[in-house]
Amino acid sequence: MSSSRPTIRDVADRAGVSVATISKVMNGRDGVAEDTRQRVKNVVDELGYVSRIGAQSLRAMRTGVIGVLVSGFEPYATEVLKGVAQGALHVPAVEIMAWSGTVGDAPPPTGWESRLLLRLGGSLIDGAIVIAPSLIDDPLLDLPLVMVDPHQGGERYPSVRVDDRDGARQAVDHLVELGHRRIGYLGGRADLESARERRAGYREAMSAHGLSTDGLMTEGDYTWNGAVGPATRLLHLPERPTAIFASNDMSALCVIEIAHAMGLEVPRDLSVIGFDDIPDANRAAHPLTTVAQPLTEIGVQAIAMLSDLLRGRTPEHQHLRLEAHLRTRGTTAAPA
Amino acid sequence: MSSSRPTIRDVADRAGVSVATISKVMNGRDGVAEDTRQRVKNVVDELGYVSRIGAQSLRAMRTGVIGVLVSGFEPYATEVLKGVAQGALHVPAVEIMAWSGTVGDAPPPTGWESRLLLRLGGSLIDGAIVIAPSLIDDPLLDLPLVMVDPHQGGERYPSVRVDDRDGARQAVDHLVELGHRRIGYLGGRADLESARERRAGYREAMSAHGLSTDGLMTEGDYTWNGAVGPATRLLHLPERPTAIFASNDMSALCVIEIAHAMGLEVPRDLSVIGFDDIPDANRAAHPLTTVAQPLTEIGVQAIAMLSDLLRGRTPEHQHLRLEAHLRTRGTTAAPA
DNA sequence: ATGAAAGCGCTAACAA
DNA sequence: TTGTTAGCGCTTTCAT
Repeated sequence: MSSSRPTIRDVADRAGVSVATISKVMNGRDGVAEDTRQRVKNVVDELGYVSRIGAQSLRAMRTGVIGVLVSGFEPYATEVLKGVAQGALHVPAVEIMAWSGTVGDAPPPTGWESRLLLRLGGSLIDGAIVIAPSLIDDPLLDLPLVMVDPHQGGERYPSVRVDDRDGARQAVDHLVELGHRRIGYLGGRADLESARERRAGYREAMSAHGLSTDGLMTEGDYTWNGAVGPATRLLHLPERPTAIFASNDMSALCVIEIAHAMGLEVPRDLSVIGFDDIPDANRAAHPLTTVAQPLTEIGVQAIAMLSDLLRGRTPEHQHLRLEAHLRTRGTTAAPA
Repeated sequence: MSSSRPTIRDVADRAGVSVATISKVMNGRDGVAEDTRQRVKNVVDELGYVSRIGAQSLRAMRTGVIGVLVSGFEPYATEVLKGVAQGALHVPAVEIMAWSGTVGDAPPPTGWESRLLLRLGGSLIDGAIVIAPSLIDDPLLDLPLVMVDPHQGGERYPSVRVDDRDGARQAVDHLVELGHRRIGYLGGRADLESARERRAGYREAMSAHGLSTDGLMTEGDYTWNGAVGPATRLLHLPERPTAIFASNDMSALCVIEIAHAMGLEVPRDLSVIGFDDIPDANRAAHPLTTVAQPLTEIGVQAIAMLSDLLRGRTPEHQHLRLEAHLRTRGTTAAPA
């Protein structure tokens, strides 16, 4: 019993067959006698043999693993991930592996996904799903790739997203129906299509209602920390808005906290509406009114598309756009 | 310009040198003329060449990346991860890569880490840090490994943890000082040392104060969902405890929510104390009183130990134990 | 300073 | 049904 990890050679020697036969058994190919197969399986168990992904991919040019890249493990990405995992059950012979390039507080360097994908592709993964990517204008990767919530100009890869513009419109309409007229906007990561679309949706809807947006638009980056500045600014405006539409839930929760710290009560003194419907939105002291994305469904669709790509088919829709739905909960009300 | 990803061969051909030279340049070996090195570098940039991890590790038996395995991306693991990332800056030539075996709601199958580690080790990673592992009694892996918050009997690998027993004692002492006598306990994942130690700490401290724990001890699993049952049970006890010590913050936050749903006010009607000090603990409507772990420091220490292991040194401490500190915030008060 | 050659562990034609 | 063989892309002696 060698101390080092067994190779296919060790298994072959021990089973008294050639390495080719072991390979066949390991990969479920046929052309192996049943008793040989059994004997090999026993030896494999006995030795605890596990094939090395590296060696495998080097030859087979595929690994049966797909990667999911996220810039950080925040709730939005995590929810989509769940959908991917769920959808993966319907894709035979695929393991999924999730990772994030950076884990600290610092925002990941632009283009980190390309570097990671380059190293991983052709070595470890057959394809990938990238959530809220920052890949911009980089070498076109020849790895099958699906983007969730792509950045602007990200049309080069198939994508799944929600109808952000329409969602934003729903948010504004809701607020206006309640009687609000000064509605502030807290934007998201400017390089993402979603942030631009939500912003555009807000402006369109405001203008459709004949309302001004002057001085009411601020920019965040979808993170809690990035929302602190703009939220504070909005709430200290000489004429404070009676409602704020935050472009995602994380920002909305931040707005609420800052409002509280200022002694404002939500929704009595300020209405707040978010976007996404992450689990925390429904768990907060004041359940957040928000525009819900079908997060799980997005994940399911993404892996379905990738699965098509993987077997050389063209996905039915190159750019899939799902519906957003308003969830009226406890943080919006008529203005005082 | 070939459409497929360039190999070391392509670079060599284009630069008019041998593959061996390319390899030397890529790995910073010397024995290459300065102008040759420059020429090679240019071609590398031009072609966008990136070496394939798989092929590399096959030959070199090392990859320069270390893995961090977590059972899920919950806040505790995420915070430790940050420390690891931070500590990695001091370890030359090491990239870190984080992943979780499962991403859905279902708990990962026992022993998933072993399987993953087996595939990854010797292929993709040189070593790994496993946070709150479930590896139990499996084939001893010959991969350099450091455990954070090891499971019971996990002494076979170096580990980093906090002084859980002492932390639990601090929690109980604090509650007793406030005047509580009926103190409920909501336990954590029973296979982890930390959960057993915190439990033991609670019992010891209670008994040191001459207090009974009869019917006051319940078991959760460190997750929100796993805390719902025990929390509900504790709060519906005929003689309701006036305080609950939850073995981690996630469970504590769940207790608070359930208490609220029952119309109880915290800390007026019920004191709650947690363990860990995850970011959410300080962000909640009622900032959570908790026993803080130095989460970042744990990560930093873990990678330092792994780094020693990687270069064949024996870490100074095989089992490092850091201090826990009480953070008195807004969820504990004297009983009514 | 550079290159030729051997081989890491594995899979896939092809031959037997 | 099985084994032989030729690499996959890379690093590393060892010659030159």
